Amino acid sequence: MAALALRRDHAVNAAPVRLRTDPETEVPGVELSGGGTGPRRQRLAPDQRRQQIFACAQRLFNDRPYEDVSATDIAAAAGVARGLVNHYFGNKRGLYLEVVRLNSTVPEMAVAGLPEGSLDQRIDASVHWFLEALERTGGTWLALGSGGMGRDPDLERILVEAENDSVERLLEAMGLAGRHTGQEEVRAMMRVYAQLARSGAREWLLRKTLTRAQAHALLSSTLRVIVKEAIPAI
Amino acid sequence: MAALALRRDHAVNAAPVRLRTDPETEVPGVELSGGGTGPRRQRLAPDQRRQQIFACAQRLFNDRPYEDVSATDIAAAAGVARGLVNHYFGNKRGLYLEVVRLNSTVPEMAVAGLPEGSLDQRIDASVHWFLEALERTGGTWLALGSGGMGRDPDLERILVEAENDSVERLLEAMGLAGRHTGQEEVRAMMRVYAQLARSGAREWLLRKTLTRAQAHALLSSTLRVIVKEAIPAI
DNA sequence: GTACTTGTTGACATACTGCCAATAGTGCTT
DNA sequence: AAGCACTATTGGCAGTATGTCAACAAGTAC
Repeated sequence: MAALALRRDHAVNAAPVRLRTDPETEVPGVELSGGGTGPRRQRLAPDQRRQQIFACAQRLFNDRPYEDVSATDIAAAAGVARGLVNHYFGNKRGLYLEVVRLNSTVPEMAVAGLPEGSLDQRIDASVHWFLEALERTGGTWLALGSGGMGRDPDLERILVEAENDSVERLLEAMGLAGRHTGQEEVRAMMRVYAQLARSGAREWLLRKTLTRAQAHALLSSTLRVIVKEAIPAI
Repeated sequence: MAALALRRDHAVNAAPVRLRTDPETEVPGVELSGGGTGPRRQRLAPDQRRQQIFACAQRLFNDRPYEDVSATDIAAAAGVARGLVNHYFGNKRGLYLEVVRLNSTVPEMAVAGLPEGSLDQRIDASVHWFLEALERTGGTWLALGSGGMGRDPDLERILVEAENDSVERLLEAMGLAGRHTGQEEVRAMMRVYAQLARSGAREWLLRKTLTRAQAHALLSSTLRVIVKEAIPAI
């Protein structure tokens, strides 16, 4: 298996048909040769090409489970050779993890605007804006937590990181950011609450078993009891 | 692209050595030929063989993510030809789903014993027994909720079914089983709580960021506020 | 126009899955 | 005990997906 002579007969392959399965998702700034008479190979700046492939992969991974999306599918969707996907993202898994990382960022949750008011008011406002942000961005973020078993360290780390980020913002909104006693426990409880919030939002937006008002009441009352009872008990 | 001839030289492969990677997990009742001089093929009753393969698959799927466990690995762990795995479970996915289904059953949570006492007492006892059952069975059940995106209908259905089951027991324990108004909403809220309970238990048992007492306080206080405030508001 | 840089391609080697005919344990019959 | 039927079990094949890499060519500088 050492240095075996690679037989290479490029020109003999059956299909120079160049059917060029057209790119379905193009990057904003890129003009993909309009008439069909353009150059066979469109040579883009690495950033643009990478972003284009990423966009296609994101769409495909949102529709179908990981293993049902082949690298060939992604390449075809981007109108590009399969090898290019590996060139930019190493392997299929790397591309997938990058998509998940982007999708797992908490939708803004503009905390900056609510430092005033009583605790109950801040809780209410936080829940309100959380639901608001979710309603705008649609359910792509919510679809995350439903995977199976089989601990995947990389994937888990990404999700935990995103969760910690949202917890940090939530602490800030609750005015608990400056605490020092039992920091770790407080954050743990907030992570737990984050799961409830995600699940509650899912019942409302995805499964539609709760009205928005009911979801709001559920999320705010539980957050209230956690902040007022469970956390002080630490 | 039709039937391109993949050059294949199977019979020339190096090892008919019959190294017989020994079965690592055996079924209780099965005596696997002790000396090494036993028959090359151990012929078992279908149920036993099936259970043995299942046990190996369960162990492997608990350690590594789905795609990192090949059917060859499972077969090797069971000391069996790879084809036999497909023979018993159809395909790798079927085996995986069966493992998930078993692992996702809620650990007993013996509800039968606590119909007496006030609501607060029942809540406290339920949480207590939930944590108790989890502590005994170890973290295999907890590892479930951490998967990625990519909605898999079958997998999701299994998890939802298990969740509904646990919700039903929880409703029974809370004395809410007989309700008729807003059944769907009550169940939805209980599903949301189930996510919180799972997450809280994970912080305690897996990540060890909460003490058992803290987890207990968190789970019971949130359950209390849901049953007493959010549900009556429906 | 020519040379150079590097984005892009296609093929190869490998791995894994589902499938199936052939093989060989195991119990039953004679 | 020998033969036989049943079927659990095996090994190999076909198809497909993946990662890698040398060659190709689009665009630019000269």
